[in-house]
Amino acid sequence: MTDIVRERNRRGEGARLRADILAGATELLEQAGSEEAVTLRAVARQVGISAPSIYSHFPDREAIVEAIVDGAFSDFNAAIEAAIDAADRAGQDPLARLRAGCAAYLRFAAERPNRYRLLFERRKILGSGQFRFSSVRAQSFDLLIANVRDCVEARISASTDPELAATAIWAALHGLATLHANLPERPWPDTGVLLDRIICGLAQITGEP
Amino acid sequence: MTDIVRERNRRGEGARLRADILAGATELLEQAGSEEAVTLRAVARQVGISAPSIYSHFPDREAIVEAIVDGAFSDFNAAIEAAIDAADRAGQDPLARLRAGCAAYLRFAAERPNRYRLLFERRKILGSGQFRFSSVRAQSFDLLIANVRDCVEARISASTDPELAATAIWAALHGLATLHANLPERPWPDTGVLLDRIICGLAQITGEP
DNA sequence: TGTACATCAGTGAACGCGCGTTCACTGATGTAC
DNA sequence: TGTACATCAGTGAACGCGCGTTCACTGATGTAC
Repeated sequence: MTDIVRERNRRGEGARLRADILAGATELLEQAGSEEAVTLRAVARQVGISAPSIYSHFPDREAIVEAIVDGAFSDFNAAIEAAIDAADRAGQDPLARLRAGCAAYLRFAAERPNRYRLLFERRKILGSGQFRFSSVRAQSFDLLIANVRDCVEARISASTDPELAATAIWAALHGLATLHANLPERPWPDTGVLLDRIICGLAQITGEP
Repeated sequence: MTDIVRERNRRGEGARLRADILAGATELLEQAGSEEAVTLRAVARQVGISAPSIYSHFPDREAIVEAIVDGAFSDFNAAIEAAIDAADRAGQDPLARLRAGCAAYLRFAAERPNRYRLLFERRKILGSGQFRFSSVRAQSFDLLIANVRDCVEARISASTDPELAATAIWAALHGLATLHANLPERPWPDTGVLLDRIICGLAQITGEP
């Protein structure tokens, strides 16, 4: 066993265990590959505590998975925003910014496939509506629409419906990301070339070679 | 309980149970929504037999899921081929045939979301390579490439790389299908309009309005 | 036509497993006096 | 400074559950003579 030896937190620092549990659960998910692998007992083993200790910090198993998803969305949005901001600071045109954002999307999915999967493939539907597509979860999509709009305004894109174009691009990115992850043994065209085809084709880029 | 009363098969007809098990398992998957729901005991309850009876026809649980996937691929390929053939018999042009095939793809995914999911989202990788992307599993993709090629030859498409275009279209269809299924509460643009944007944009249709 | 028997299509009970969760507890740490 | 005590951060044992799988079996069905 790879049981971790863990020092007990000092008084007042009990909340640190919450972060440790979340980190362990996230690592477990990323390694094991599916949400089902995130069991209370497996998380406890990963963190080096007993299973019941988790109940001080999470009401049940579902809450841990929820917390992982929230963290994954934060990281995902941050990665895309960072890429777009970097392109912005480098003075690049709207098309280059759009491309940078889309490339960051695919990079996140390629580097953290299992966390990416969790973002849009959660099947469970809770009655309370917690799983509705909340604003934080739509954040990257809103950025995508804004970038397509910028391309339209700069007359780089001939699209008359940026939201439709953004939806089509999102679908293509998501499809590409999941197919890549699920069928890695297939020969795939170069991601950069494919991405250009997707952006130019779906956002109706006028100066297309 | 909704236990089904089942008559014992007559001698020599034992193989009928195999078909019943497969049908029950498929129905269970489609209703319950995930592969994990296909347990031996659940399948047995669905079919109205005892769990050990399954072992006469399938070596283990995994074999049942495999058989479901094989059946799903058959149905999937057949649905797409039928749509293309129908368009062909109606004397439609290559673009209309391509569109008919893509529409059939999305229709299959919308009507049997859980079986569709199983097609390309199987994560398990067996050492023996049984899960490699075999020819039967690539069949619909090959049809897609052929249809794009037809469009290029008919000078409807300006694509210089039909395989790349087909891959991009596949990704967009797959992304659209899974996002639709996983985020049904979101407002989605009309599928027909979106499909036109995807096909025209990615296959570089020249006569695009 | 009757009957003994082999075969076939299943069944019921049981196994060990890992799971989520509950419960009573322990022992170190800080604090009031 | 010493000490009794409350609090905090956990633990260990146990529960009931559904699971995949194994095993010895049963009883109806067809067949050989």
